[in-house]
Amino acid sequence: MKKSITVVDIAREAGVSVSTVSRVLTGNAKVSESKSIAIKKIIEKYNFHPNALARGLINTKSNMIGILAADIRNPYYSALFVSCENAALERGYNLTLFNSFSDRLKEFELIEKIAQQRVDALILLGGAPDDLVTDTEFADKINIISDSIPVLITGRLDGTNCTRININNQKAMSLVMEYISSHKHLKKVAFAGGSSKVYSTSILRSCYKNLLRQYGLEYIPEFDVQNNRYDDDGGYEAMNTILSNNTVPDVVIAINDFAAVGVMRSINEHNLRIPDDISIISFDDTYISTLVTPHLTSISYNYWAFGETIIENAIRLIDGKEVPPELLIEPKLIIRDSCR
Amino acid sequence: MKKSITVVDIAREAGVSVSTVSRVLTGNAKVSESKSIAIKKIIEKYNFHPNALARGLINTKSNMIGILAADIRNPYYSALFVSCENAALERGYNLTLFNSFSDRLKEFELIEKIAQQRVDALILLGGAPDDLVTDTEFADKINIISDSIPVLITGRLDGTNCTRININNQKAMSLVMEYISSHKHLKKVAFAGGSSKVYSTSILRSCYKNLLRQYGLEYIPEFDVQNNRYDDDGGYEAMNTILSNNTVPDVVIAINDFAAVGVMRSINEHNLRIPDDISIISFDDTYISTLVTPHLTSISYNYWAFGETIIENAIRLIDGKEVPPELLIEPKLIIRDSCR
DNA sequence: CTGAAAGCGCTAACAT
DNA sequence: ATGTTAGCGCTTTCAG
Repeated sequence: MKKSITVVDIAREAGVSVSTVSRVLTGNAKVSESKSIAIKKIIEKYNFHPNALARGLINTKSNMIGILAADIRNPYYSALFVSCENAALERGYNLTLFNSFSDRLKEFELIEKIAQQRVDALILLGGAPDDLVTDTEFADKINIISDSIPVLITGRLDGTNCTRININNQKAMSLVMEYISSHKHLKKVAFAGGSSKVYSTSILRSCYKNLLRQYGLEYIPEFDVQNNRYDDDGGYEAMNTILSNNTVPDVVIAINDFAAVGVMRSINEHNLRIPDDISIISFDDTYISTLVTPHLTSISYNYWAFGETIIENAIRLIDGKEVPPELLIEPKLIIRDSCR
Repeated sequence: MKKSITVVDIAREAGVSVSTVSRVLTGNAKVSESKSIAIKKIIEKYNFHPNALARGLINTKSNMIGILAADIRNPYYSALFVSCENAALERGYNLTLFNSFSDRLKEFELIEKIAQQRVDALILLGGAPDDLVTDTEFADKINIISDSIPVLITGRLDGTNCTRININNQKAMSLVMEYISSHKHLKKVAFAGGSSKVYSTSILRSCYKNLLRQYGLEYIPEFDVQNNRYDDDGGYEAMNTILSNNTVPDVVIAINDFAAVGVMRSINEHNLRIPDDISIISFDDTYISTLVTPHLTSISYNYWAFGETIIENAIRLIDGKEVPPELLIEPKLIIRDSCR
């Protein structure tokens, strides 16, 4: 491990002062053509890169954005992270990623850690901001952090002034219901999985009930199974519950792709066919939706634009610009093979 | 955004010098009980945290480890990342993550960027080090980087002295073959997917051939389909090719879980049953293996230990300690329902 | 045990 | 256009 070379070394070899070197590095001031070229050559020669720490120290800016995600192993978050990364890189920012696994203690701990790292902004992807009713202790913590850096979240965090970037869930459910109602044979509509304590899910569920009425479809309580789960086994259980009734639904809305997979398993085990006997629509449109057979008709979010919106606004905030309190990501329905 | 408070502020309020404050911060020297308590109280009061940038600048150490992964959306990498994160956090390090999507240009660019960020070590998860024959230009680049920080990789990078952490692929394939040979009805063994240009795959494939012979099983060239792919459609195509022959294999080894899903799709479409007609064994044991029905019998790696080994050795290297040139992660076979 | 002071590598006034 | 200098916030000799 050899000692890394500094502006002083470059300056000495070029026979100029450090500030001249700094000037060609930043491009913030004029430097004579000849010196500039000479300096660049030496920089090249030694593969020199200015120390980001020193730079960060001087303008109290690290060019790092901290991301605290619920779980990067979930394709929803990894898709979002990747698009954030892309947007950040394009704008000269790096990302440092942490996972809370939705463990409140870990969230507190990591937020502390990230703030200490002197990131320029903090982004919370899921976790505590997913709660329908805000953990006030958590909100307090965020309020302390957001005194020094902007904090952006997906979800809500009442009592804070975090910028919220959310999926337009109303729109998402309307898309689903519009599609269902346009298929006259789809009468009995079930909804499987999710938790009433989760903000986005609660929106989805209330829209589900309202729209059902609006489209003249019956709301059947037995077909609305809320079991606090978002995984395949949760979908499986929910569907088993639904199918334990006397009647079979025409279509089931699964809270996400994972739940949809479980729903499919249950349907198959009941010797029913998809989509001939039961249609399925899911949320999130992760790669899971095309991994299964039949491919899932699913609500998609344009993760690309989603991440870009998050990062773009994080940087606006870093730069001291104004940003609306909430930004909505418009969903669309991707029609595949799971609906008849 | 209020100006963040510094050691100077703390020192002033405590009526001591900054060095005393620094001493209680680092714990590297004795401070009188009374002053120490007073200082800690003030630190607490203001929720003060030393600026990581300034700290990093002074000991030329950022406590950040850079990870360049091929694609975090792949469950193999996200599982690995999460375990790396856990191990790093436990040891006082943070991770900064980048994705190359196995694009060579992007890899060059990002490596540059990471090095500039003054990470204490660089970890390459897949990408260029996956190549069976090393890209010498890439190796050159890595050699420059590894002059200043340790570089660890999964895979190989000939002509560099990177520490390699790899899965024991020989062992992995023996486990598979041992299992197959212990089932007397499993005679015709197919292998689907993967690329001969990938280091790990080439090991797997040569072991497949050797062990077949060793166990007295026939190597059938038509059953060995190499198509440079690692996704479900790749598995699907490979299996279609295999099934285009006159005979049907008893068991197919899929290069990973994704390929296995495609293999299953193909088998189903041929109206064959799993595992009654054809058994399947896959590599990687990601969550995909329990998402599908039947659950996949799969080679698993203990991602937890995998990540821990990577980080542990990265830190050993950072601390100037010796580390063996290659470390092997021992696989095991998780038996589920895809084999008869 | 404590304080003064130097300096990590860089940038941005401030001179010239 | 270029050099000199003063820090950014912290740790660490070096004195005392």
